[in-house]
Formats: sequence, C-alpha cells, structure tokens
Amino acid sequence: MKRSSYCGNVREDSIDKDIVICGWVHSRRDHGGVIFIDLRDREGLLQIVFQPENKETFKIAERLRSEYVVSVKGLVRKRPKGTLNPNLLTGSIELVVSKVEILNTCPGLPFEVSNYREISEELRLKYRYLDLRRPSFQKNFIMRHKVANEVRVFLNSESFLEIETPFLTKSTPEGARDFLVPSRLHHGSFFALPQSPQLFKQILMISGFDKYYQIVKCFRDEDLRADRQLEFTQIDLEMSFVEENDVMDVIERMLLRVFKNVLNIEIKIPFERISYADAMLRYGSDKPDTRFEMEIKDFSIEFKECDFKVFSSVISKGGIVRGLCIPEGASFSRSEIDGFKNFAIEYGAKGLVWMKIMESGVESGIIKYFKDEEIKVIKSKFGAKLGDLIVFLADEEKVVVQCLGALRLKMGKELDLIDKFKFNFLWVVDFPLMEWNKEEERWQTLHHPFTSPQGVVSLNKKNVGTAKAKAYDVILNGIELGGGSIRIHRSDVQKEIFDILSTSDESAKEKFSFLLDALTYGAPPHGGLALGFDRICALMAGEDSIREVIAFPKTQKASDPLFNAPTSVSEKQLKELNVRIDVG
RNA sequence: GGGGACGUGGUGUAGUCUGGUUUAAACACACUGCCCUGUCAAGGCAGAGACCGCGGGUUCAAAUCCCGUCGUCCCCGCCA
Repeated sequence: MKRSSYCGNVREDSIDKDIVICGWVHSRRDHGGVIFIDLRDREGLLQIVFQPENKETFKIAERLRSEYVVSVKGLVRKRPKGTLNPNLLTGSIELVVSKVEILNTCPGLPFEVSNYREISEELRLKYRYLDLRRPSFQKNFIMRHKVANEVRVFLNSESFLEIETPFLTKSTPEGARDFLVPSRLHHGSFFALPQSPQLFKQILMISGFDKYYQIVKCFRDEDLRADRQLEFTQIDLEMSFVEENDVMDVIERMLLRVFKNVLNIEIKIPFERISYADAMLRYGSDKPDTRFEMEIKDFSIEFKECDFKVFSSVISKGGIVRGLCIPEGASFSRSEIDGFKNFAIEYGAKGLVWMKIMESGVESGIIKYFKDEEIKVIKSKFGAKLGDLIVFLADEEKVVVQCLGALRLKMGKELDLIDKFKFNFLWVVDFPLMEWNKEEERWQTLHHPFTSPQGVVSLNKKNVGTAKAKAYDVILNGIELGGGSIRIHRSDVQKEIFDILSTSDESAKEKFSFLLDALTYGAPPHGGLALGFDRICALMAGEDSIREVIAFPKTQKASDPLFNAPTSVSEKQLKELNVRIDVG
C-alpha cells in the first residue's frame, strides 16, 4: 500500500475519500466492540476506527500495541455527532479502516512516547530515537528547519552567497580549547576543528565574494552548560564595504522575517542599543535581560567619605559601591538574605550589606553609620518604596558588577518579574577593544583580535586601554544570540594589534602571517556577525536548554549515551596516526 | 578544578530529616489477561513487576545515618 497522506495533515476535504496512511500506534482504546487507534506521524495524530464487521482487520487491531508501525487504508469520514475532539487538528474526522498491515512490532517501551511526563535526561538520550518521537520534539525540529529555511531565503534575497569552509583547519591556541585531529600524513601534526569560520570568511571577502553566509557547525572543547555544547551551529555571515549599521540592519530584518514567518510574532526593529559601559553599570552584564527593570545604582561618589568604613575604604582603594533595590524585598527573612549573601560570595564578593525600607524607618544592622541625608539619597536614587529591600556591595569594580548582575537576574526570576512571552532584542555596542588580564599580565581582546578599533588612532600598549571596538552583540532576553564586528582590513593596523597582544615567547604575527599577507593584497573593508542558531531555536521554542533543539546532544560530561561515545580506539588506528596514549 | 541538587518496579514520584509492624516498600501511568460498540491522557476487574545506582562502614536493625564511587542535571571557573 502506497502512502497517500500524512496522518496529521488529513482534513475535512478528504471526507469520503479512500486514503493510505503510515505511522506509529500512539494509543489504543479497545472498547471490545470497536477499537480506536491514534496513529501518529511527524505531522500529528489521526484517529482510526476498527469495526467488528470487518473481521480480518479487527483481528489485527486486537494485536496492535504502542509504537507498532502500521500502514492503513480506509475511508475518511466525519465523526459522529458528540464525538469530536477539539484538541486535535484532525479531531472532526476519522479513518474507517478497510485494510491494515503491521510493518513492524515494538516491545515494552523504556518510557512512554508522550508529552505528559518528564523523563530523566540520561534515559532520554540513551533512547533518543524514542525521545525524538514525542510530538513536542517533532515540533521543535520542524520549527528549527523552518528557521533555517527562512534565514536562507532571506539572505539569498539579499544577495548573500552560501559558501562552505573547512572543518579541518589550523589550531590557534587563543580563545577556546581546540578539538584536535591527528594528521596521518604529517606525523606529529594536528588539524583543529574550527571554533568558528572567522578567518575563512574574512578571506572570502578579500577574494571578492562580497556577501557570504553559512549555517555551520563550530567546535569548542570547553565545559558544557544548558546553553553550551561541544559542537553547535552558527548562522555565520560577512559583508564587504559595510559599517556597523549595515550589518545590524541586515540582522534585524532577518530576525524580523524569521519571527514573523515561523512564530507569527511581529518584533520591533530597529532594536534598542545600549553601550557596553551602560549595560555593565545599569544591569551588571554585557548581555542584560531588559524584560524587567531593577537597575543597579552607583554610590561610589556619595559614599566616598561616609562613616561606614567598609564603603569609604573600598572606594579610597579604587573600588566601587553599588546597590540593587529589590521591590517588596523587605519581607525576606534574615536567612533568605543570608542566602543572597552566600550567592554573592560565590561570585567573589566578600559580603553584602542590606537595608529594609519599613514603616518605622530604615532597618539595617549598619543604619547607625548613615546620616539622614545619606539615607534620603539612597531612597531617592532607587525610587525605593515602603517594603523594598536594598542591598549594597563594595569591592573592586569587576566583582561588584558581576555579583549584582547575577543577583539582579536571580531576583528577577524568583520574584517572577519576567514576562515569559516577551522577546526583548537589544544591541550592546561600544565594547572596549581590549582588557587587561591581571593573572597573565597582558592585554586581551574582548571579541577577537581581528576586530577593528573605533577611530583611526595608532594603537600601542599605552593607549589601547581606552580604545573602543567596532563590535556589537545582539542580545535576546538576557541571552547572547550573537556577536560581530567590523574587521580590520589594513595589514598595518592588524600588525599593531598583534604586537599589543603578543607576549615575549609567542608571536601572533607569525601564527597569522597568512592573514597579514592576505590583507596587503587589496582587502576591502568588511564586517559581519555570527548568531547562535541553537540558542535562537531554543528561545523560539520556549526551551531552557539548547539540548531540546539539538537532535543528538552530548551530556554535561561530554558523552553520547546513545552511541556510547567517546570510546578508546584500536592500537592499529593509533599506530597509523603515530599517536601514543599515556593515561596517567 | 570547585559548589549544589538528584539517583526507590518499565516510567514518574512518596517514603530518607526523626533507622525498626503504615507486614522487605506506597501511589499514578505504562505493561499482561479478562469485560466492554464511540472513546480520545477511555473505563471496569484481575495480575505481574523493585531487596531502594554501586561498594564499604556504623548498628541488634539501614532505602533511611556516615565514607567512598559512578551517573544525570544546575551553577562558578572556563567559553578570545
């Protein structure tokens, strides 16, 4: 029997027609005299009816069990009055079976193929093929396909060319840890899997392709998280003869189209923009979640000479004091506030100071150190209301910013201040070009070393600290969707950057000499951006983890329970590669 | 490298804090059999199924307390 339709796509226009469908037995309701089966395929469910008059099919129906694979021929008809199911798109019709064929059977399942139960991730990944059968999952992956398709249709219409770049490439120890692939033909040498196609796409610009994109896998051998996998997918694009606004405009219009055509949601463009400095000050993060307010306030000037020595001495040593006003937080108990303190300590703070705005005045263990005017300033700066809780941190800037940023997010979630149906896009711009790495005593780029500085000043180790980058990150609901920049297209500027980054024993100039060369041969001004495809899909699907939109993800310990990877390999394989294992 | 949560029939959980007749473990779903001609997360009756992740210790007695170990998840570090 040749299939004529998907189960989930049959509609009333097929009434009185004979059709053939194939699928899995989703559920079986045996009434003794009549048997109903919900047959499932990727498009959805259709109720099929076995009637006792047809003895042959009825006998087979009695044998059907969950997840049996069958093909069914029958007549589509309108369901009898009062038996419609409004929960199904096919709920007004059913298929009366005239012929049925069991294509495969299925033993007892390790878990039910339904949306109604949370199964442990371990089991889900071991039986990923069953897990992926669940309707909610099929939906996620159909959506993921649509997103990719809309991206391609849009970028194609904007004259972008899809060009592939290699997976076997060169290891560059900056940034994330590389996955290494031993070379059989070059003993002792290794390829690396790309952390991103960054340099390839820049070279494609030098080659004159003008606009490039790729939906491409990237690899980073770092620890995994809910939003991080060893291999992940990026929408990677690059454009020639552009400035920041041109790239940002393309991305905004692309996302507008994707959200409209996939979710039927109108997002507002252009996205709001915020400077890096502002984001760090107000939200304590370079990827602020602006779905709720609760902004951080700085008191480093106000408390410079205050009587509370913890504050004034930190400030005199170059540190800062900032605080957060938690609406209706005064009802938190002492131990709950201690919990916040421990949370802050986890992020590197030494302690946390709090004040409750009560009817009787401000309640706090340190209230005696503060003058009335100072309390007034605190209250007015926050716009604090009765019943609010204010917390302060005093430390070096990095610690305070990070802690309060994390605490703000935690409170936003716990107090349910976040509107889950909102999509808040945001550009973070004006990043510093570099930051000083105290431990290693050297300059480090915030983005990557190919990012163009703002302005045309000649850069050196003295003035680089104040330079801004032509870089931009696109943020959605506090998650970094992607980042990009205008790249350096002049060899002399790129050389300056490498000089600043280089330590005495390693020269970036040598490692990237091919790039410096390429830039001299007529490199056009160019820039681009890379978007985390998995993250976009997870956000659009309302999932908390990108694993829910990746068909075969790894566990947090970086293994695959289905294939049981990674594994050791044979001596023969190792010998061919001239690799010896030395497990300590 | 570090912090935390969890691990009980096939699945999801209760029981763990305060060790012991709420019979060596309860409930729901799934499973098996029977009944049932309009259900749709069908219903009814009956049944099978776990020595409580693994190892060790404390104790008269351990799912329960302690130590170790493995696994899953969340977070810090890390992710230019």
